[in-house]
Amino acid sequence: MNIKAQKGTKDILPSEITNWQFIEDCAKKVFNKANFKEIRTPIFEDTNLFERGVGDTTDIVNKEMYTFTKSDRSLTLRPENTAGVVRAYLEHNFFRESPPIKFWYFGPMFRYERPQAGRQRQFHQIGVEMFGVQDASADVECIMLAVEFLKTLGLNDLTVEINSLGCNTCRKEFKDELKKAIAPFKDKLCEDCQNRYEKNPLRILDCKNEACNKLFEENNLRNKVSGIKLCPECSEHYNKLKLYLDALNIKYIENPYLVRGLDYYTKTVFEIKSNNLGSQNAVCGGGRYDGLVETLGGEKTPAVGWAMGVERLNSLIQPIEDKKLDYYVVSDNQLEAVKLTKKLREHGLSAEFDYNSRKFAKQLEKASKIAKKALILGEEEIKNNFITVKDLNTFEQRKMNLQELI
RNA sequence: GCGGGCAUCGCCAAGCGGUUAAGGCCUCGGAUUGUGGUUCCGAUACGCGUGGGUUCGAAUCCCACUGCCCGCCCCA
Repeated sequence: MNIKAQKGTKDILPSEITNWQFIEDCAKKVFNKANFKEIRTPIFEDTNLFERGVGDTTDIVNKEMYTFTKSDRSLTLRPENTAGVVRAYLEHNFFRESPPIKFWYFGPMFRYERPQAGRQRQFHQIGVEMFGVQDASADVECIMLAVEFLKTLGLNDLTVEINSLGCNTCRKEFKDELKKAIAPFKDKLCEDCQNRYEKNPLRILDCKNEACNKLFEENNLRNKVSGIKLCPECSEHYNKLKLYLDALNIKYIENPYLVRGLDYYTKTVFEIKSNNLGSQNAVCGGGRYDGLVETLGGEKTPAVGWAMGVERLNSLIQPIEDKKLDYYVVSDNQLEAVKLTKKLREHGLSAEFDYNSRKFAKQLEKASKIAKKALILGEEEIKNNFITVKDLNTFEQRKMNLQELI
């Protein structure tokens, strides 16, 4: 048998689990302070949820989903979690509660893509979703929370990029304008862009194809359509966001070409990028999605959220060393060693003993690697009812009784 | 889906056609029969991703396959 972990999947080993726990602990701490509640939704959902929620023009839905059929149901391993959280929000009538409703989550996501640095087929996201607030204060709350979380993780060298995609009305106008501007050289664009032209012209601006970008330049596209012309309401929303960010001293770059690949975004979109990752440099991406709840069958509900890639976060933080045990019991009397170990653990101390009752030199060698202190329990100690405590850093040794120890 | 790179012990790694495939780390045992940071000794690949081929002879050359990594696309 030679079965290996599947392409794009990874075992998270004991040696790296401390980092993961650290990230999760920070998330818990930061999000609780802001009154976000943790939610855990299923790992697979009805395929329709993602087709409608994420959008059938997106790459995620078109070519990256793990979809299978069971009992005539089409099911899909979640490629992201916003749609799932919205589904749960509706299914459990959270809209009946007084807004805002604020969730956070942490869990594995699945996308069938070619793995590379910072990208796996099974990866983990931490995210937040916030429902019921129309004001830009919610956008700010989310961005602020992301920045605070990253700071708690010890990550500072990051750039926040923002943009506004407008609402459906101003976006429609922009799309038309964009299509008109592109029409003359449309046929020369890459295949992807030709498809985007009809389905989702906004994404053309985001094209990484050199030939396309050259065409944009030749035709002066970026001057002709400098960005979405926001309607007064969207414009005010965006300005308010910037005002808040300035007031909070959160530095950001306005990137008019930040479009994002999921269909549900409206108004605010943002990304947080690092210079210390490979080419997959976004650690956080999110925005407002005022239309999604309605798309999935609820009342029109304003909402904002973001997600972070945990593997990418992890690659930015220093490896954290395993904590050492409080005690390692060194003894040639296994019975006494187990009994002592049990007592220590009952008192909340971490401890282990030598299962093979090897010679003291070996036991101490092991002890010095995995524990802070060794408890020596030899013939003499047992006879006279004391324990020799040895500090494995300083080599200091002294006699103690059990009561002093625990 | 399209490019590029790499595959030798648990880990790092030498080897570039010719006897028994260096070395380091880790692990285990011993010197030290009840005391670990140093030192010394010993053990651990009949095997060089898999399958073919070339050759008197291949880890070393050729072909195919597989796996991993990196990049494009897209995204976290």
